[in-house]
Amino acid sequence: MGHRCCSKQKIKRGLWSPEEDDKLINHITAYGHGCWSSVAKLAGLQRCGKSCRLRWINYLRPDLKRGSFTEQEERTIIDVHRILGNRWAQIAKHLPGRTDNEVKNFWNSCIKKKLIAQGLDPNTHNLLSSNKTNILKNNINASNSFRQETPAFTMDTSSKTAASDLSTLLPCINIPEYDHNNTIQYTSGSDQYQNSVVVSTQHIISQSDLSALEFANCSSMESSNVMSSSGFGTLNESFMWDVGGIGLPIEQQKTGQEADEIVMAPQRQEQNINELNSSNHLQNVAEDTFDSTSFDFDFVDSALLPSGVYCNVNSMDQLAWD
DNA sequence: AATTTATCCAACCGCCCTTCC
DNA sequence: GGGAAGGGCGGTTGGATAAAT
Repeated sequence: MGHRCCSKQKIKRGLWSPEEDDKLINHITAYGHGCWSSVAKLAGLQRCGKSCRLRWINYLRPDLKRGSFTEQEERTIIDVHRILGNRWAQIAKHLPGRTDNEVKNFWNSCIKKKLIAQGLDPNTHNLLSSNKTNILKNNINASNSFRQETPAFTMDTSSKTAASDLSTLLPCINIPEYDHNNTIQYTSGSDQYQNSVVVSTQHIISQSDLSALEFANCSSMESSNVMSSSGFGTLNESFMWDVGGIGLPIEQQKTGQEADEIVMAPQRQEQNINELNSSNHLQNVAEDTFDSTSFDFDFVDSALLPSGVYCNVNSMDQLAWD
């Protein structure tokens, strides 16, 4: 069954030949596309309007970015997908030069598998049920022995690369030198990083000690604030990502505009950091005390992950980006 | 070298929405 | 107001290619 718009016409289907591409490019360059159904006729193509539109948008448009996706693009896709779900056109708007089709294909062929391998459900971005069970079990044990070390995410700084990245990053994000047994083990200055930077998942299982680590910006913590693996939201008591309301009734989910604002946050933060670097503010910032109201986890996560910093919830598979 | 299997991705399908008459 | 046509979008298919056997 063909398209309604062309079911009565004799049209060609399948792959486009270079000659057809030339015809379409020449026509649109000269006259614009206007009404797509007339483009085919005017350009001398035996194609339907939809096919021409698709070919132009997905392949022939001059502003298209070719080549493989960057790590930053991949992260953006995951972040926006967590908020918007399979709204590929909306997601593609955050990636200049990429099409919805390209994003969709990349998701299905690459990201999806990666998330599954990390024990995450690609649809909900939550832990797969088997992993969830294990973690719940582990956290029950953890709660029995109060303050038992159960890292929510462990920043592995054992490698030189990661350590050097952290050495530039951590002063910027202004993490305090907490030391309550279950705290961030970080001290400023070169060569003083511990092998791992640990934040306890006690906050996942209990909200009794939230004051110890006032994560994130919210003053009233309705859920334990454990940063998402790639940028946005928090992990609630049910191990569900609480960010855009995926899984909630549609009216509670983020709108495209709200998602835009969220997605731009780490970019703005990164820009701020660049400004800080260039204006020699780094040292001053490092010496400041921790201010939870200005602490932006979106940035932390988006900046840490490419440096080989892993999210680790006890027995949970490392949320690593290869 | 030949065949099978897996992967990627361009293109199609069909539904929904908007616009026009 | 209602039907037709066109555009937009997400899901799916199938051909081309690469990798494995």
